[in-house]
Amino acid sequence: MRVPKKERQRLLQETIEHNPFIKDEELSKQFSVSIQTIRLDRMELKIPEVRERIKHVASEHLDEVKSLSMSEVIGDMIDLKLDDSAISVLDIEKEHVFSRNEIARGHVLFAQANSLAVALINDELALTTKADIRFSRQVHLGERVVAKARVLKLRGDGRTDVTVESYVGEECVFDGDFTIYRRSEEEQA
Amino acid sequence: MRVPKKERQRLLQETIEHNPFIKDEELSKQFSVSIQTIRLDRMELKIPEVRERIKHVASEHLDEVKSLSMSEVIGDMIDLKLDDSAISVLDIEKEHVFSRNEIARGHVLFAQANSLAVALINDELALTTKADIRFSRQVHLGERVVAKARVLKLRGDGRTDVTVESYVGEECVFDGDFTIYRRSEEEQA
DNA sequence: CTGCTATTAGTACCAGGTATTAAGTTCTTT
DNA sequence: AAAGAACTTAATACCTGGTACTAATAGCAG
Repeated sequence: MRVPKKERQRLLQETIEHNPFIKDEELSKQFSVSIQTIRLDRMELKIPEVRERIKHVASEHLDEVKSLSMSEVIGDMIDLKLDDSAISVLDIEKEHVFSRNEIARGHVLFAQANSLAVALINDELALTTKADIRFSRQVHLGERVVAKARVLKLRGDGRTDVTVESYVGEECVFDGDFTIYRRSEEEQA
Repeated sequence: MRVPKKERQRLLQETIEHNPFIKDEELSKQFSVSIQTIRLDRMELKIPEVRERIKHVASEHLDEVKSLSMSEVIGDMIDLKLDDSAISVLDIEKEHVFSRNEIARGHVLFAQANSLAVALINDELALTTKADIRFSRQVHLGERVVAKARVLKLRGDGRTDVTVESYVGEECVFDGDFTIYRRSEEEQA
C-alpha cells in the first residue's frame, strides 16, 4: 500500500489534478501516510490548499462562456414530431469556431444534425450507423443555424432514414442523410 | 446609504448572484450594516456561505471542462505526419455517452475523426466539405478509441481526400471518407 | 410608555488549513 | 554496528470565514 516518496508525490499530483476538491485528510488515508506528510508533499509540489484550488477552478469558470454541451442535444429543439420531423436552432458562439477565422468547425454542425436525427426517433435507443454529409457553405461566428430533420423512410429492420438540412437564413449550409438504428435495449453505434 | 430591509435583501441577492466570491464582511461594508445583519439576511434568503457558493460554481465548471475539448482536437494526437497520416486516441468517458446505455454518441466519434482529418492538412485553413461515414460497432464507456487518418489524394483544386478508421483494440468501430478543403486565407465550411 | 421589528454585539465552536518546533523512524553509507 | 541524512509523524498555536445561539439595544407605531 505504501509507496516511496517520489511515486507518492507523482500520484498525489495526478489525484489532485483530476479531483481538486479532495482534502488533505482523504489524501492521507488514500496514501496511508499522516496528514503532515501530505502537507509537506503539497508544499514541495507547490500545490495550494483545497479552498484555493476550488477558488481557482471557480474563477476559471467565470472567464469562460458557455461551452458546448456535448452531452445533450446540441442547439435548442423548437419543434419535434416523433418519427416525423424536428427543428433545432443553434447560435454559433466562439467555442464553436476556429479562433483563426471564426468559422464553425464541421463537427459542430454535424453534432447539431446528428443529435436532432437521433432525438427524432421514437424509441428507447437510437444510434447513428451511417451518414453522408455535405458542408455547402461556411458558417461564421454569430450566425444562427436552423436544422430541419425529416424522416424519409421507416424500414422494417429497425433502420430509419433521416435527412437533415441546416440553414442560415435562406441559405443551406449543411445537409446530410443519416441512417439511424433503433432498438428496445441494445447494440450498434 | 442605508436602505430599508426589503430593498437591501433584494440588492444583496443580486450582488451575490453576480459575484459569488464576496464575503460577508465586504457585504456589510457595502450596505453599511453589521456583519450579523448580513448573516441574518442570508439566512432568510437561504443563501449559503461564500465557500459553499464558490464550491458550487466550481463544480458546475467541472461538468463543462471536458466538453470544452470539443473546441480543439478531440482526443490526444499521438502521431502526425502532415499531409500524410495521423493518429489520435480518445478515452470514452461519461460525458461522451448516452446515460441510458453508456454507448458513445455518434458525433463524438465523428468529432474525433473530423478533427484528426482537419489537423492532418498542412495549411492555414482546412475545412470539411463532405463526409461519408459508417458506425460499424457501438463503443462503450471506458473503451479507448484509436483513430487513424490517411491522406488518399491531394487534388490540385485545394481538395484533399482523407480516410479515417477508428478502432477499439482490433475492431474497427468507425470509418469515414472526408473531403477537406484547404486555402491560405478564406472560405468554405 | 409599551410592544414590536430590526439591528447589533458577544461568545463558543467548527473546518481546513498554515507555520513552526520537535521528536521519531528508515535508509544508507561508511 | 554507528552515524548521518532523509523522511515521517506529532503537537501546538494561530488564521479565516463562517455557524449557532443568546442577549442587548435602536427606532418607531400605537
